[in-house]
Amino acid sequence: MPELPDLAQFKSYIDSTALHQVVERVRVMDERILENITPQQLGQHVTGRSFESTLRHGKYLFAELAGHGWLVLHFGMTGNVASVPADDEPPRFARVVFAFDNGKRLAYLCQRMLGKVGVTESADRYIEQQSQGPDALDETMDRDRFSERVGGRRAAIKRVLMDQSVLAGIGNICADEILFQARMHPKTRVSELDRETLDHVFDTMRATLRTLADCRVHHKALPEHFISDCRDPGCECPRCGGMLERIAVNSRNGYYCPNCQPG
DNA sequence: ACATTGACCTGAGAGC
DNA sequence: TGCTCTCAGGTCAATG
Repeated sequence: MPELPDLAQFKSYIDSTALHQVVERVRVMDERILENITPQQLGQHVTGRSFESTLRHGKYLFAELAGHGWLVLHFGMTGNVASVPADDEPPRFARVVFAFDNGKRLAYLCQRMLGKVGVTESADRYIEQQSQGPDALDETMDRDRFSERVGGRRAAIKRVLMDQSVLAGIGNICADEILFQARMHPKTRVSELDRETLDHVFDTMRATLRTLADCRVHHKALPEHFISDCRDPGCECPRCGGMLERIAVNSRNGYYCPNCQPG
């Protein structure tokens, strides 16, 4: 699940449920999820402090421990967050549970254990160390910067859009949606695109990611002409009604409309 | 530079 | 019911 729009939802969820409350206890249910830190150290870092703000960069979420660095959350393929009602057992797949002094609890879930939980002194430095490019919705990103980072490469456009060191936040589903909206075949070589076309991809990427994030955050259905919910062989194109095709790019399966996204 | 593959992990769902 | 197989929205390292 977790790509940029999902992370936007997690951020919104944490902002409305877990800020400005003192953490009384941290329970680590499976310490393999921890990155370079023991459960004891995580407890020492967080206990007695509160999350003051959150920061999303690509597929990473940071929660600020005022004056004491940041909690780092990465969600892998199956990560999620959830409030745990009083008296309830944490849900299945809960790996770390933060209990606040007001009785509320926040659980980090990760079924497949491909995510990670850690702490860092500086979110900016952490992002750099992880070789993350600028966030795909970063306000300082514009057509020029996009064209600089993306343009000229020989690889397929879908692969480049999904490269977190080029732009952070886009995964398999978002890439399919952006390219569907841009009416571009996923295997199009970036080096074949002129500046005008790159600008079109950039504009489409921004608008599409904003819509996807808005729908996630506000629990709205996607617009009818979106393809993200059509991920089965034999699905119809929401624009032309033709059959979608499955195609592997970068050994990830995706869907596209051969009619609307000609090669 | 770019593409491909397997590994990390676990569980859901399909098919027998 | 239970077994086996395939697949899954992420990322990394190794290899061609």
